[in-house]
Amino acid sequence: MGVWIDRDVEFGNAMAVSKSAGAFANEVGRTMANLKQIAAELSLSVTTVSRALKDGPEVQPSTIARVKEAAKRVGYLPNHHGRALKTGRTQTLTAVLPMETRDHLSDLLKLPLIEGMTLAARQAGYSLSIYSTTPDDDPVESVQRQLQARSADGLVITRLVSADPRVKLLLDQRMPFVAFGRTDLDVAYPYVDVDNEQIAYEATRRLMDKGCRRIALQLLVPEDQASAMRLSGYGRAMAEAGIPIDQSLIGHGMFTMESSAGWFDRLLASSDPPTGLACANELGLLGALHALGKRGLTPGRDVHIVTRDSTRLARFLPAKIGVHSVDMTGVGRKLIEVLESRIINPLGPVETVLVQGRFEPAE
Amino acid sequence: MGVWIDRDVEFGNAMAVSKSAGAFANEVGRTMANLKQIAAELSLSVTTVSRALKDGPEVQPSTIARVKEAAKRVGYLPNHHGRALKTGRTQTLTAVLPMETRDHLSDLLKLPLIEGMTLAARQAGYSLSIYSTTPDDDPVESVQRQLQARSADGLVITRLVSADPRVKLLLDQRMPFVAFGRTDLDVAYPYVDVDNEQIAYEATRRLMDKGCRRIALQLLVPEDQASAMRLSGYGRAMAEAGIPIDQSLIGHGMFTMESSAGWFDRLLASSDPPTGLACANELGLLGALHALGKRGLTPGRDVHIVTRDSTRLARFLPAKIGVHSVDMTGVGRKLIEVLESRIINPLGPVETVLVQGRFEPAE
DNA sequence: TTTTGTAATCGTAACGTTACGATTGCATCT
DNA sequence: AGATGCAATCGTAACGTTACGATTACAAAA
Repeated sequence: MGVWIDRDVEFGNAMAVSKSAGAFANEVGRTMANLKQIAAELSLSVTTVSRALKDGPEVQPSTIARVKEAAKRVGYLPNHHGRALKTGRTQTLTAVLPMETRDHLSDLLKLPLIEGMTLAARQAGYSLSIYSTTPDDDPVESVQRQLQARSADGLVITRLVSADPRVKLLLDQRMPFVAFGRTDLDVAYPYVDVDNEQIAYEATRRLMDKGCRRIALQLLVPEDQASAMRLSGYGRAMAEAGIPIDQSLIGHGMFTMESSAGWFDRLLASSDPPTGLACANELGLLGALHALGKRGLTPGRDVHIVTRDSTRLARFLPAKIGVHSVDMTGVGRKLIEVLESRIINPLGPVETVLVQGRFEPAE
Repeated sequence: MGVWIDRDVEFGNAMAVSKSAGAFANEVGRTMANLKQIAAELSLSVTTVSRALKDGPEVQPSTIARVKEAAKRVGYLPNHHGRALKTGRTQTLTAVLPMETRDHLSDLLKLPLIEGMTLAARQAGYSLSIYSTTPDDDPVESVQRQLQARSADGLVITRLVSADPRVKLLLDQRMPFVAFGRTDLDVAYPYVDVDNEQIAYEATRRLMDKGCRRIALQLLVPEDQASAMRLSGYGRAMAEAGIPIDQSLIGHGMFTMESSAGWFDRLLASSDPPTGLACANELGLLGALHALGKRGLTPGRDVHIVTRDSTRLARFLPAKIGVHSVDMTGVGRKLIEVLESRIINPLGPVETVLVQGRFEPAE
């Protein structure tokens, strides 16, 4: 079928491209227009064409117009790899995301994040690569691999822990990055985070407004920075109300529905059960509802519940639940924005963003 | 518990001080080892080093060993772009995923898919790039852009429609791809799909076993191939039971909780309300539960419900609901496997996979 | 001895892009 | 006239890799 035409004649190094046995790698790739073709067509040099396409001030406006017209006509798109090889820039951002192989549903909560990131990245002319890690993967090693592969212009890291070594590593290696979450290192680094302290504080206050004094709190892993912040906000609200903290009401490891259900069931069975519950997220809520249902208890009457609900799941359950939400798509967008400005100006001021939760009015 | 600093920030953006260290763009990139360095160090040619690293039969075994040792010692990692430029292969796969900006929760259902894909891709030595599209984007144009950018060795396309033009386009352009879903074109192409016909058939049968004759069916968009299959399975079960199909019981556009709730509420208000419901997915279920709750009706008593529950969400609700699930992580893995074999052997037999749903035993 | 064969290695030329210094042509100033 | 300045364009050399043909060295066959 295809007849291969030598496009190199003008440059003297003629070569015959033989097509053997119908099988060839990628027709698209082979027939893609490139700078050389456009240059030949317009009797210009490759250099001038290259410059014209990026509106170089050295090129005559009329030439720029001609070049752009030709580029459009032949469907020219810059070759990513040629450019990356030359410039060292890849126009790719990588998000290192831990996947919970324990429970897929908990991963679900971060899809809006991915959505926000991909869309913002696309808009900024980057493509977004997802590097998902399993609980078996060492987070530091994952970052190191990204560093070595240097296939991204910037990195998004998530799930920060106390004194997170990745932050130092990335700063040392001068790799542009942005963190979703904060750590307690004494260095400046760009991050976007949710104000979990404030959210937990307000959630606890809302439960108190309902008359609750024995308030249970669900947390994820204890090392998790977000969990630490939640605990801190909870503690602040309790201290203000003069209620001593009962450690038995604080549950760790609430990343599955099962763990949440089991934990809350045990609490309900105790001699002095909680009357209020602040959930870690929608998953924790479902587990708690399960435990309540098993005992014939009604949320909003027997136990007051407040939960994060960025997915609008809780709002749709036929149960009376207090909800607050965080615009996770917005967080994703913001992450990319910050990362982008970091790439453009690596020595500029370190940008940090703290996103507030939105509580529904207390009926 | 760690000490979390940085309590000073307000809402929105906050700028902190810049840590101005004086250095250059990307230290990592500059100091990366390459073939030339290794060659120089061992007094070999770049060619031999290149071949040695891929166990070329032309290279002496002892040389291979020396080269590999040196490569390891200096931390050599092949430069992606150099290789891609030369070979035309990128070691990147791209998944074109439509994002539902209408309702994030519905996107959530496809995270296990992403998880499966990323992990399988990593294992196979590819990185996975997510190209997410909004409802505004033209699916065909999105694929075309991917084709032109030729930055991926293979494509995953989803959400197939009748006579999907993307399949022909990709076949014509000889771009390796795999579809999640099927279309009714008379050509062979690789796909992985869920057997929605069978699932809907069995779901309907289960509702009949509960004594239901007026069975409502939720569908997504009518053009959607998955929806068409569901309708077909539903129709088969109804025909077998000799029950005429009442079009008013079939709901389209059930991709949000709101639409599901509104639709089911209207059905319940009708003169001859349904006694059974087959949900489109977990979202549709939540909407339906909402409608039931509003009317004080109980699922499993007043109305029997069967739903897809790959996320295990439905199983955890305190309500009696029949569930079936599909291993979406497995589907994701399978997609990548098929795509990979397609890339390796573009002219080999076209692989197709049909994944069955798993029903929970009918109590 | 010369020839032939073979295993191991090398050199060069691409892939498409951009950076940089060189080179035109032409108008303007001594 | 000759020199100078400037705008516009060009040529070459990379970036790191791989494909391909060429070139060794050396042993075995003639």
